Amino acid sequence: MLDLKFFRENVEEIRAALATKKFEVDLDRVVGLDRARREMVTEFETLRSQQKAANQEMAKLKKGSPEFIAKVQEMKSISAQVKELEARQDEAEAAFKAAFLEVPNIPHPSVPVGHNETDNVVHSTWGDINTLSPHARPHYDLEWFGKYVDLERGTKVTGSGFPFFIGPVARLVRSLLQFFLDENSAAGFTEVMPPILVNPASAMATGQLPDKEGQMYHAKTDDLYLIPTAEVPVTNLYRDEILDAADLPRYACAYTPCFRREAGSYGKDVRGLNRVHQFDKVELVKWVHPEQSFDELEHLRAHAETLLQKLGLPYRVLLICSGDIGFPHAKQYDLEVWAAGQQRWLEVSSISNFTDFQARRANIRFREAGGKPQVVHTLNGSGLAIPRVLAAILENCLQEDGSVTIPEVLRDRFGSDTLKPE
RNA sequence: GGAGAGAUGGCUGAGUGGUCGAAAGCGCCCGCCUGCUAAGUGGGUAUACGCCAAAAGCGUAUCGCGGGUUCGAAUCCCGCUCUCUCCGCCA
Repeated sequence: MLDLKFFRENVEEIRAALATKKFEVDLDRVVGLDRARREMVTEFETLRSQQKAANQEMAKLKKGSPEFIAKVQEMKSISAQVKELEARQDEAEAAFKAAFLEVPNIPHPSVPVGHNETDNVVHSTWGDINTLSPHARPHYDLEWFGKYVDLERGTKVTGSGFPFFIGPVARLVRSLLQFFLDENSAAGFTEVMPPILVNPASAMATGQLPDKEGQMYHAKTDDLYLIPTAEVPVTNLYRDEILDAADLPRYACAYTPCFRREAGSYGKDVRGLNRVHQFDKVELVKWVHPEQSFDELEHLRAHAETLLQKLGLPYRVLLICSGDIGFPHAKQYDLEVWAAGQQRWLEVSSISNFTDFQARRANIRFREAGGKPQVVHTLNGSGLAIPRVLAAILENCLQEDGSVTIPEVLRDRFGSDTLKPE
């Protein structure tokens, strides 16, 4: 949600900025609804003010006196009008709010203009994709893959896209989780274990509702949603709170399973570990002072990169263009790891600055000494998503005999330097 | 899941139909006073929205949430949520 005053005073600038984003929005309609809403508010408040003044007079009158009874009669019609105006005001407020929530965040000037994902800019690359294992094959083609990543039985037990990780691969998943959490903690992110079901208010605050309802699993009996990312519960940690300026910036990291319905996915995108409905991810969240957020974004990106660097996995950094950037994002980088077997890049992290857009929706503020509350800026990034990192390791580090060399930083946790099929 | 108690401002806590955005205390801020500190003393101290070019100012809303009764609701009625105590169940 944009700042309302800023919106009113800069409609044309916002229109120009949003023209490069992929979301359709009728700004004139929003402007009209805002005007209508304000008219209703003024009308209601004027009458309500009269009613209150009359009530004060009545408090001084003797109950049951002729003047009192006359006043009661007089106020009955005012009272009815107040009720009606209040209802119409609520309606106008709701109509405006619904429309205003559909206005996306405006991209930062440094975001390249583009139409779709083909216009994303390669910001940088790390590692050499040509010096990887000459034996690389797609992970889902390995003879032992189905034994340790059992998608068939997962389908039986739950449905497609719900893998069982078994034996050495389960251990490798756990090693990655611990590695990521340890690295993030060392970098100053406070470890958090959040609920993985959230209520509608939380899903609304981070922007999953109302737009992306179909992407989440919904537990209807209790009206709770399985989280698509730890971003949702963790960002909501401070929802409706006013933090002390001295508490900023705050950094958190959280491991959770993530659940995504991924309606409409198909083809090679969903083979093996490329896209599943339940996956493990460590998420990084920052709450920062508005003046710091774009610097914080660079730091967050640089930190997430170190995770791939320490694993020795080549990757590239994409600066997402205006036509591909998400609804609440002001600026976004994606980290894509190279999967040598499939000869393609796999997104393992999306790192974003939401500026005040998400925080306003979530009502997360801070106060500088003696000052008025201000809206914080929020950022988040994966650090990192497990299955695709796992896929990259299985492919890039594959040896001729079908074993996989474990990245050095994982060996202590994994308990071996090689993953050998049994 | 059952029974009972409760939910008021940053905190504690008064307030059972009108003059209550809300006593008092604590905390905090600004003065005064006092060698310093402490004590004392005077004042101030919520958020959002609307009117206004803006500030000042004025207005409206907010006493867990949502409805209702009433000329008028923190206060009465109904529903819900949450917290606490007891019982049951349970990793």
